[in-house]
Amino acid sequence: MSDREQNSSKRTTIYDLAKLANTSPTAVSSILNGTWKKRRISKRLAEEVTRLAEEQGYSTNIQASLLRRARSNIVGMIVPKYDNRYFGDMAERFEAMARERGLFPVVTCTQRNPDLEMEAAKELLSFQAETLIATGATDPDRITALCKAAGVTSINLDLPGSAAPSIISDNYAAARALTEMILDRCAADLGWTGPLHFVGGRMSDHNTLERLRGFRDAQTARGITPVEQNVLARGYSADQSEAALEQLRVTGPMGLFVNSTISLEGVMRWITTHRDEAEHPIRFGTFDWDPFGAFLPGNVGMARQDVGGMLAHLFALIENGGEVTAPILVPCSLESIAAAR
Amino acid sequence: MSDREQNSSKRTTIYDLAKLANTSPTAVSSILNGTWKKRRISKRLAEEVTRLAEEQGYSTNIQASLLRRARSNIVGMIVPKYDNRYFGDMAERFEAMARERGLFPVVTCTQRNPDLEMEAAKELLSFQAETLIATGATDPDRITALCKAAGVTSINLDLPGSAAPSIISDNYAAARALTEMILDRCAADLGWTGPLHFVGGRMSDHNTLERLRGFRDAQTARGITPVEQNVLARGYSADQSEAALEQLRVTGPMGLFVNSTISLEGVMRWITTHRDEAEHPIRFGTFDWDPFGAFLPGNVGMARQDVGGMLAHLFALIENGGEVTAPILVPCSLESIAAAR
DNA sequence: CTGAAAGCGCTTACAG
DNA sequence: CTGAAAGCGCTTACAG
Repeated sequence: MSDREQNSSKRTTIYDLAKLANTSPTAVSSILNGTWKKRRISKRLAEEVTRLAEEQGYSTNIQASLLRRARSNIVGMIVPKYDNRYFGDMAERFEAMARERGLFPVVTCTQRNPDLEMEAAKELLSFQAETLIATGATDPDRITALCKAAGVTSINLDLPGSAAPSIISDNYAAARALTEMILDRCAADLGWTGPLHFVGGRMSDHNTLERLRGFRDAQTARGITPVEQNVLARGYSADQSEAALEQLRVTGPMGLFVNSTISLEGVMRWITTHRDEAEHPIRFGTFDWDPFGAFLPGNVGMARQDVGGMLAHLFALIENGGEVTAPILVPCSLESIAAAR
Repeated sequence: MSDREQNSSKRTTIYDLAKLANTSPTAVSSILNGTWKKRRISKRLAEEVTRLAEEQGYSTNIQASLLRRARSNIVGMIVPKYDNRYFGDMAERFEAMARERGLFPVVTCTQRNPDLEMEAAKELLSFQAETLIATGATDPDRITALCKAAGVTSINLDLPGSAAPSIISDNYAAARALTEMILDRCAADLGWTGPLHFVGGRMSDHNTLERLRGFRDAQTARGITPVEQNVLARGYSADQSEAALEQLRVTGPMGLFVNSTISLEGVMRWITTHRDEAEHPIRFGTFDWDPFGAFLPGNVGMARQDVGGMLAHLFALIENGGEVTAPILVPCSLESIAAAR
């Protein structure tokens, strides 16, 4: 019994296949990667080798192949989470779109942990990624510096990052439109005119600052004076948002801008346990989309980032080698949720 | 200006580093991978090389390294989607747990597309994965066969698959408990006693069949005769579930077992557009958990799969080389949702 | 046309 | 102890 039948420590190589088919490794290689037609290899031999490869469970050792080739076609992506509709959708479509373009996607998830982010970035460079996409990273510029030192293109997705080209949602415009929608529904449903509250996100975060700017401007434009103490941007987690809301003592109607579906969980817990719709009605709008958002009582609308549009820009950027000057702004769409019947 | 300053086509190697530090590639290699202590290399040299590596943006070419080493430590995983709370959570925690164990996770997403599944499996074998995990695959046995031919261990996660060891949720027990919970709440809230409806999933699917068995047995045990026409398992998509429900003409109270949060979207759309709570009240329970599930009117409980527990079994299996006879059953938990106040 | 041989960037057994 | 050299499994320029 041969070694490889006995234990799996050794996989089949082109040399094994060449021996079995009584031909050269060169011929096997060219048959297996499709370049054999310009080599005048007989169709019979090509079929025989292909059959043998299948029978022996052969698969190209990609390490050896990549080591030899000039380009890897690997494009790496760092996302903070998969378990989140926005980033999950992003990662999923990124993989599909990369494959469509003959690129090789390698995605890894870093849980918003700065150390893990750097480790993952180094890992992807080790994998010979030709481009590295960072989205939702805590410190994009550090990743960019690492890539620059290695001579690798890096691109920021939905992150402003000063050092690398970036593609970001038009947070300001969408936040402004969402704020208007909340104000409209507060007026229509509750006969109440603000000022609104804002919950979720971080003041150190570019996206949060842009959304706050839209939140304030929309109110100011309607003659409402935004109240600074109404802004509760103490983190993205559901618990932090819930805790921040619990400290409020708002009686009567309330209008709320929820900055992320992560915070929305905390908001819903707070509403369910602390608010009574009859006495203290609330209307809110959410930045970011969730399929169940439309069925949550009180939710009047969701700003949805254009993941497909952002990725289209991303791959256009990759194709031209990451050359760009100003950040690319991608508009969001706004989904309005009808009042309950 | 040197080549690598001018363009990035060539990355720094240990040979470049050796030249710069005036030492041998062997020494650089041992310094960089930590085996230098048994080589009596001076601390001064070690620090100098480390500094140079950083300065030059060096990163180990993992392809070359893996090609030379005996083991890859790569463990591949195929998931159908990232944009789903269950699979997203699974993928995220799989990566974290693999890293904790010094393994190298490579996850890829195949959109429930059988061809993509096979392609991805081959890709992971090419990457020299030592173990391949399939979850939510449409054809696990084909993947197992591929792995077996290549001498690679494969494991099915939440899939029964006859050819490889599998770890599956105890769908029967959880479905039975969930059904009881729905019956209880129909009785308490609506004074109504069934029989219940079932929506979502596929009859060709092992998990769906097990859940249906629990669904039927729970009713039978209470003296309710399950109605076969009440079972609407025509696929997982939200649209299919919504369409199936639209064909129903149920008046009065209704109790519903929702098989997956994916179907739940369709259920919610149908309830919102076609049911009036006052005239046609509905109570439902959901198999699989979503953070917003608790806030959906009418949802009385969710069966939540124990992702952490399944993964713990998975890594135990990996460590003992995938040796196991019977499928490992992992219990689910049941989250009850209080009635709205 | 076709296959032997060089070489990708590492690691490690081994000669000195 | 220490570094030159072999070799991992491929691809491809090149000699015959």
